[in-house]
Amino acid sequence: MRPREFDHDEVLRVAFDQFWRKGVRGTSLSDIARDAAVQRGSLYNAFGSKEALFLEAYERYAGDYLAALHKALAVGSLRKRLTSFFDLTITNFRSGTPPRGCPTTRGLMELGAAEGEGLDDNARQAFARLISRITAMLQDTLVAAAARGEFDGNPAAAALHIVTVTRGLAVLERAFGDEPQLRKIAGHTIDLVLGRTGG
Amino acid sequence: MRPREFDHDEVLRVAFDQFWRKGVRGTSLSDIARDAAVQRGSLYNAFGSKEALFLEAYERYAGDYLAALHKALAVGSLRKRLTSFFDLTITNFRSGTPPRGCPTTRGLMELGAAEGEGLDDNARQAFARLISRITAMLQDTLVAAAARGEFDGNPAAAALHIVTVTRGLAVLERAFGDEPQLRKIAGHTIDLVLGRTGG
DNA sequence: GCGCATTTTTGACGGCGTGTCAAATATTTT
DNA sequence: AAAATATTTGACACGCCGTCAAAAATGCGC
Repeated sequence: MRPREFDHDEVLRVAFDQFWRKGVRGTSLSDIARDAAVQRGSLYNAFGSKEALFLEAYERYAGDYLAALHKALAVGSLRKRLTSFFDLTITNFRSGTPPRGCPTTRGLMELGAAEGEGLDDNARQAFARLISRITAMLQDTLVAAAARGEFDGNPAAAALHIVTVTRGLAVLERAFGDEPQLRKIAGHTIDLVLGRTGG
Repeated sequence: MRPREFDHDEVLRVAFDQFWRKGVRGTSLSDIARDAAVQRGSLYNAFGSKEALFLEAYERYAGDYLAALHKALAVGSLRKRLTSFFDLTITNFRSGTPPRGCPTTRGLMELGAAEGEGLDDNARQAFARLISRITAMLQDTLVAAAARGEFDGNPAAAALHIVTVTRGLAVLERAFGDEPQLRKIAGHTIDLVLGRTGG
């Protein structure tokens, strides 16, 4: 056997960086090959296709991101947890120069076809899976808060609402690029979910 | 002068139908040319570029959509108005077979680059403009409702919140394709905005 | 230590996309 | 009828995806 001449993980990092900055369709394998100092054909040999490469790179990102969210949701009052959650979310959207937006939301809308009827259904499932995991984490957080008497609404509905807002924030970020606005919306959402009086 | 051999509006309709179903990047001018029975070069001559063609087609859509929203927000109690608003929004996302999603949100995330730093900045501005108009309409509705004593929150913040949720719904639609879920989230949002007690 | 099997690398190809250009075509106006 | 003008048409250059066979480099069995 002949050994690989490049570092698998390094390529994944380079690839995801490009996908994040320029979108999946906007990034060519030639771009990645150039930046990673790898021949284009080698990428096909190692990963199979552009979509497969993206998927592997994305899963790495998703794991890291979930871990960070988990940490953010683990400490303090419910209000503090949700504030940390939104902070992390928005900071993630606004990271990079220029800001890169939310890779999940961008990928989801970019790869188009909805549930089932799509050629890139693997990617769609990966995006959906991350959103589901985030929703579940939020719900757990709310259930725990309810047990402590910090929350009295419907945890499932509230978690879904919050996650919907984060997806909306990702869209507004692309539309206006107005970070203070995003933070204002986040704050307002927390107030609504906690009930204007509670807190 | 030589007259055009094709119907300008007909091409716009065909083009937007394809853009909506397959995304901007996923639709080729060859596709549009075939469906519209027009030569590809004629499209370049008449519209200049793919982006310009999309823009013109999108503006037509945006106008129609705004008019429909305006109607939906014009009658009944505030709760009824918001319900009609979300109904129309979700129905729009779920129209077509298979459902086509939200063209604004899809386009916004697809054409990538955020505010300023983008090659397709005209398109981004068009998307942002529609979102701003929707927000303004919601705000007007809430201000009017407040004057009638049907609402007592911050109209600007609430309008922004609602519009954020609609963008989030567009994303979740792509992720899960679960229409009942979307309607549940919409209902929950209305409850939150109106205050769980108010009606 | 040496040859062989196996894997990776490399370069070329076909197909499709965008956008441009000049030549051909069809009207309107003079 | 002829000139002016705009549209249509087909060919071209360039970039990207994915495939393929040939070349190169290593590990393994002897």
